[in-house]
Amino acid sequence: MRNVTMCFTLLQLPRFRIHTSGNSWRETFPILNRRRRFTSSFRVLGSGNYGFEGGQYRRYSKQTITTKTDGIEMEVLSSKTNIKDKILDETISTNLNTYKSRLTEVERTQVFDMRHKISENKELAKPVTFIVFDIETTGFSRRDDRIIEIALQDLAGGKNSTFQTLVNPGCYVRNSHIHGISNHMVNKPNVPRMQELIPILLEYIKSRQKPGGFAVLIAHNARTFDVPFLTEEFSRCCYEIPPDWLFIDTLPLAREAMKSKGLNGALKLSLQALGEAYKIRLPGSAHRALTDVQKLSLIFRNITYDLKLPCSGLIEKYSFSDLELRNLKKKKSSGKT
DNA sequence: GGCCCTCTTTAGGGCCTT
Repeated sequence: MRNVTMCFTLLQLPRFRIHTSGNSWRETFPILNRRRRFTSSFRVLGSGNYGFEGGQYRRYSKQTITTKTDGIEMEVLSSKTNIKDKILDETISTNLNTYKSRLTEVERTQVFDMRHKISENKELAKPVTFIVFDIETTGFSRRDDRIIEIALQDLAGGKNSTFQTLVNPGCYVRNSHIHGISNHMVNKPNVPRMQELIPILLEYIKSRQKPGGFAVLIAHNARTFDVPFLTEEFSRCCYEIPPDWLFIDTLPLAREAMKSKGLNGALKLSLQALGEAYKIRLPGSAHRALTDVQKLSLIFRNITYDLKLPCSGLIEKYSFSDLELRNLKKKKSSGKT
């Protein structure tokens, strides 16, 4: 079987202010150690402990390897005691069964019900996990282009709060001048394809969620670009976006924030412009997924502070599901015909 | 492609994402 080497960059960051009960629950991320298909590597800033909540901790030893994807020597954690494949296979098959099957109407309805309940009871917003994400792609067309890099950051911070990997698009990368990701960096067998990455992604986000809680994925221009692109990739791989995922687009949030400052129309709303407006300077290349995620995380914190938005307000006013987007698109399409 | 703004709404230009 094909051996795939991946680089998951895990950074330890301060807890985010609007997340009131973050870090209260974490489970391990066993799928990353699945030996049969993936050899995963990690970069962790922090201690070498990572494990189950409830006392079932597994100690990892540090070792240094060179990743095959970027050639940068980095510290990694490797488990001395591997998790049994039996458990891993059960975890994986459960997720595949859950997300590959068509969502039931009950599951779809739960998304809307949950948001209404949050509007009535703000306490229900507490178990929500806010995750900023960004994708780099081969272009703007979700039909013709493909994802080549994805990064996520759980705003609750803590161990393993950041996830980043290159993605093999299976097609030529013609816009390397934008992000610096070249064809030879991603079009090779040791970089995972979306089909292989989606179960890992699902498991990672699940590992960050709290029991019964929603994951709220945040991106800049999410409504028009990131979410439709991600949905299209999921669909191509016969997956659906889980019903307990909601999305927030920071573009309208930024517009509101600028209005509140009396800068309506006076300021551009690109990630770069917002970074400059909030005086955010980070090392790393712009248009790389992880750099943009880290920048957006700080911008998002500033925007929510400016707008004085609590979790419940964010969810009520600004969140949407992929189903709502698709229904809106269908409605518009039918309106045109 | 979708959203916002305006020199608008029976429209069109600009911005945002790679």
